[in-house]
Amino acid sequence: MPKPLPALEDAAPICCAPLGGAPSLSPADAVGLAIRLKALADPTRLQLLAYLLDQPDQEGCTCNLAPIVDLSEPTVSHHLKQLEATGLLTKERRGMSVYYRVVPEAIEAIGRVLHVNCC
Amino acid sequence: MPKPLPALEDAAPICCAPLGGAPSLSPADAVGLAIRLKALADPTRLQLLAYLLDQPDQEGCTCNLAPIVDLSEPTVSHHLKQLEATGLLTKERRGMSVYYRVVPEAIEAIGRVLHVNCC
DNA sequence: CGACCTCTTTGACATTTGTCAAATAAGTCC
DNA sequence: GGACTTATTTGACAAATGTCAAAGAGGTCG
Repeated sequence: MPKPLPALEDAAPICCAPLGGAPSLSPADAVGLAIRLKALADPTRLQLLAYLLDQPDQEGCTCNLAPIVDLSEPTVSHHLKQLEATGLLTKERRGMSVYYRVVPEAIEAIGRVLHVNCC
Repeated sequence: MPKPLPALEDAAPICCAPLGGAPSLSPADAVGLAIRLKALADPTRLQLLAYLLDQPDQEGCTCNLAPIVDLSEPTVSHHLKQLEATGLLTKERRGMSVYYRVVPEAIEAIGRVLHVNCC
């Protein structure tokens, strides 16, 4: 029985402690980091993020994003929800459309944890 | 039907292209990056990596690692195999034991892709 | 050889995940 | 209000994942 990952709210906030280095990653921190990495670890979600990052205002609506990844709108909506749930995206309704916007700091924070030696 | 991720050998090597920035992440690159992130996106594997990174020689054997994460040896072996398959760990047999060693550059490379603004 | 130690493979199982079609919700505009 | 557009939820399904116990493989040493 695989131990399921809890919701992000139950996980410790990501901090600047890199993967290597004392104090070593606690089990709770490992879970929090795993949740965030898992949100990132899907080709569709990576493409969505990359597309949004390339937009001038780093945002886009669902109907705009679905064609990019060539999946149904419900599926894209599902991915976007995951990204929002982990704080990698924010959503905002404007008129009929819902605009998702990248939170670069959230991506950076994950990247920073992976910097074992440098920076 | 979820499209399964192919083996790492079929994926493009990780390069220095960050997630944001032209040329935008190709579908193939997204798959390659997702494979590597997925290898990282598990609390057990993160703890194993963190433990190994904290060792003086950044290595350890299976029998040493199993108690760390409080899982059966077959399960730990399974996780180690995944980490090795994605190049995050190397394995070496010495006598009766098998020693796994971290490849920090592989972790760094993933972290670098996530650096949207800095560095 | 044979007992022993360490590690991996196999087979099984429940859970999680990614996907879609259909139905529902939220909002606009005639 | 009613037709229309955009987005999400629900329900279903196949595939992937994490876990273990049991069996097998590789190596050491009496």
